[in-house]
Amino acid sequence: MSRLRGSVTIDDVARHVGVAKGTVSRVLNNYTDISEGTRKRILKAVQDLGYQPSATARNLKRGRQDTLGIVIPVGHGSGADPFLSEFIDGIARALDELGLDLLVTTAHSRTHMIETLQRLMARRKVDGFIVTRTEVDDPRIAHLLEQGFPFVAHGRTRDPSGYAWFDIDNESAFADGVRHLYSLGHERIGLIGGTLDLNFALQRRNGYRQGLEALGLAHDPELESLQDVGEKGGFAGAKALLSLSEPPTALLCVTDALAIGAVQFCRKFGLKVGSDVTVIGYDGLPVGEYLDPPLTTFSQSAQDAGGRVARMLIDVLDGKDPKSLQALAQATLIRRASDGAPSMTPAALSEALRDRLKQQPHSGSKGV
Amino acid sequence: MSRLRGSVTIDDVARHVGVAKGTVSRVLNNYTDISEGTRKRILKAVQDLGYQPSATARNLKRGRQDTLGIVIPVGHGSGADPFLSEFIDGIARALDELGLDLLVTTAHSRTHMIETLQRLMARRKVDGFIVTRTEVDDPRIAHLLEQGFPFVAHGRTRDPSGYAWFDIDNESAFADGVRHLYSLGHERIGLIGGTLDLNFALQRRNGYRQGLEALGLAHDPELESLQDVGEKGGFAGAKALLSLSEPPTALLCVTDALAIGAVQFCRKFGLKVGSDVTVIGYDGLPVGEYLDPPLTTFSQSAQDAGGRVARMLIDVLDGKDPKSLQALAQATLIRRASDGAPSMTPAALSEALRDRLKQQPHSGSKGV
DNA sequence: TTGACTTACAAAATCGGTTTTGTAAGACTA
DNA sequence: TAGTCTTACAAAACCGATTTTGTAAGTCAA
Repeated sequence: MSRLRGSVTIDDVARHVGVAKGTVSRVLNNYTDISEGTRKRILKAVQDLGYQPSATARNLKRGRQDTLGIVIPVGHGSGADPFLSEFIDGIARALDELGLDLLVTTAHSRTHMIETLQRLMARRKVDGFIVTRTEVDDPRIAHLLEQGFPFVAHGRTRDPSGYAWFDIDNESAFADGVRHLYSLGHERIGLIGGTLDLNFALQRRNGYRQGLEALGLAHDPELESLQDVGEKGGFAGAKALLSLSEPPTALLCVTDALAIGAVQFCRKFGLKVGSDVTVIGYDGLPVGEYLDPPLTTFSQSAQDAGGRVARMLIDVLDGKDPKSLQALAQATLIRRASDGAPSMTPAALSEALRDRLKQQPHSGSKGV
Repeated sequence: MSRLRGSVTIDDVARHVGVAKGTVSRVLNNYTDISEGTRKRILKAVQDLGYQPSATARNLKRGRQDTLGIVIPVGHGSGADPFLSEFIDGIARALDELGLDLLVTTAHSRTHMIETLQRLMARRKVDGFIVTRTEVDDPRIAHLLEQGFPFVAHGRTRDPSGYAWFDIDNESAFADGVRHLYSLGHERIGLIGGTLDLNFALQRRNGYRQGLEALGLAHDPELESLQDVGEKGGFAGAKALLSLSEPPTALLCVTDALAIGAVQFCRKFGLKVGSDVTVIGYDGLPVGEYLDPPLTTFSQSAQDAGGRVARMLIDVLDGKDPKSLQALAQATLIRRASDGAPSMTPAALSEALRDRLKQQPHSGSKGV
């Protein structure tokens, strides 16, 4: 009553050669106490019969799954993050070389996410987790730490001392962003940020403030608009900031999605991005290159990040101290065409927009 | 020497209650030959000890993994398809309800893909596969069919009779597309297609031809440009078609990525998309809404498709005849702003573009 | 009252590997 | 030449569940 596709077992091989199954196992696991003769005969039989050990049986005995898990947060209906597909690709490539696999699940609420984590841990389907989109106080990390279950975080939390992580130096990136804008001639620089429960959003905002301070620019709380980190949030953020009586001439956005929404707002009201208003994003999404104008953005290679994180997790599973596995990478600014010297003063910008808002909004592209 | 996190086993529960472990198992699997008293005592112990059965041990005995696999083709460095992240989200949501999980791997060549498939099958890590991006002659499907391994395809092949699949009616969609363009006033309609090894590319091209024929429009082979289905291909395709002496006034693209590249070409040479040139894509990518102009496209919900396919695979695993599980869905045209009545004749278009090509190409947006 | 059924579990077999323990035969040492 | 070591493998235990088989006690019909 063997499983469909008469999967050949280690017993079949042993019988075929006329040895004990333990011997076959020892050959396959490179033990040394096997004579060259039987080693060859067994290897041949393995070839001939097309035997491959069952991962399940092996795992049961070894207590390891050779499988890593990732639980992806998906906002209510907002669909998956485009960043993640490349991130997963990076993980999968790294794991493929080692014969490990990746279990992917999604979770649509904090509770659901913890439940999923617990189920996967308790049923022992994975050996460790990759945690993405860390929050400042991340319940997943608290839980995993408490359970002593191996994991690596992509991104940090308020206290990043006790676990393995890989992150981008968000503060530096945004401080650099401010400096870059200032060097282009911008003095009123706005931030379209994310809600501050997300760690990267908090850090990028801090970097923005640090950048201003380093340049001796006043920090005007009015110039920060925190939104949901999607296109809609970008539109709303641009609207809020540009409608100020003294609007910013540049918008620094904590994600590309926000920047895309901000660009759309500008376009809709006839403001030229790259001169009337400068918009800078963050993520280096490939699609940014095809926007009008092509989006200037901070880039981190999602694929590299995935590979790095996967390898770190493997190190953790091999027994390395997680605390010794913490790495910070620098993001680099990819200049395309959505940034430039300001074409107007804030006052002029404000007036221009006021006129536009009164009229019919522009329906779309004005083309040439 | 129990595994870390002293995972509690069925033996612990049995000992705690003072019954045989078989009895515990029977309670957990809802057998009826258990007295109400012991049932309650066992359930309580399970609660108290926080017992969860090990998936590995269960799977070994049952010969099932409660895990589905998906092998994603990733072009050389081209990164992952944005469509896929939503597709996976859809699968994961469907599986979550049933306590199944999804194993995701990537493969960067045909050979690698078959190897991965084989490894996962032979080591029995998954119960079935979801195959995406089907080719006209798909080696994966041939292999799975030959092995008798359960799977469902998202998309069809040349001969789709022998397996379960879910697909979009590509022919109808593209015939409709042609009709729509004709009704807007276009008479020279170009196709930016994909290489014909991809089944959807072949079908959409066929639909395009059928649409022309139904309207009594001549089919001009010059108006078909087949490209790699990414943004670069779209740019190249638009260049090839619009440079014809009698160029098309509308470009029907088999993917949104192609359309994005085509729009970029138009913008670069000052052609207004939606009037000078109409561009229609296919995929309904969310980002299309934020392009300039917002992209008119055919939409299929990737998330729904993922859910459908996952449920079909579960049916196959439950023993349903795969041949009875074949479903064709209709794509719907989402009109945004990249289509419209032609503003010029092909001759005028050709002349306009010739002028532009001679000059400096436009650097980016012309704004308002 | 006795044989035949049920009921409610215990005990053992099983899934397919890995790992530990045991052991015959030959090699080596004293 | 007897005792000790290796060598090369067989045999059995084990991982943690599920499933089959076996059985004591109670029920029921004849």
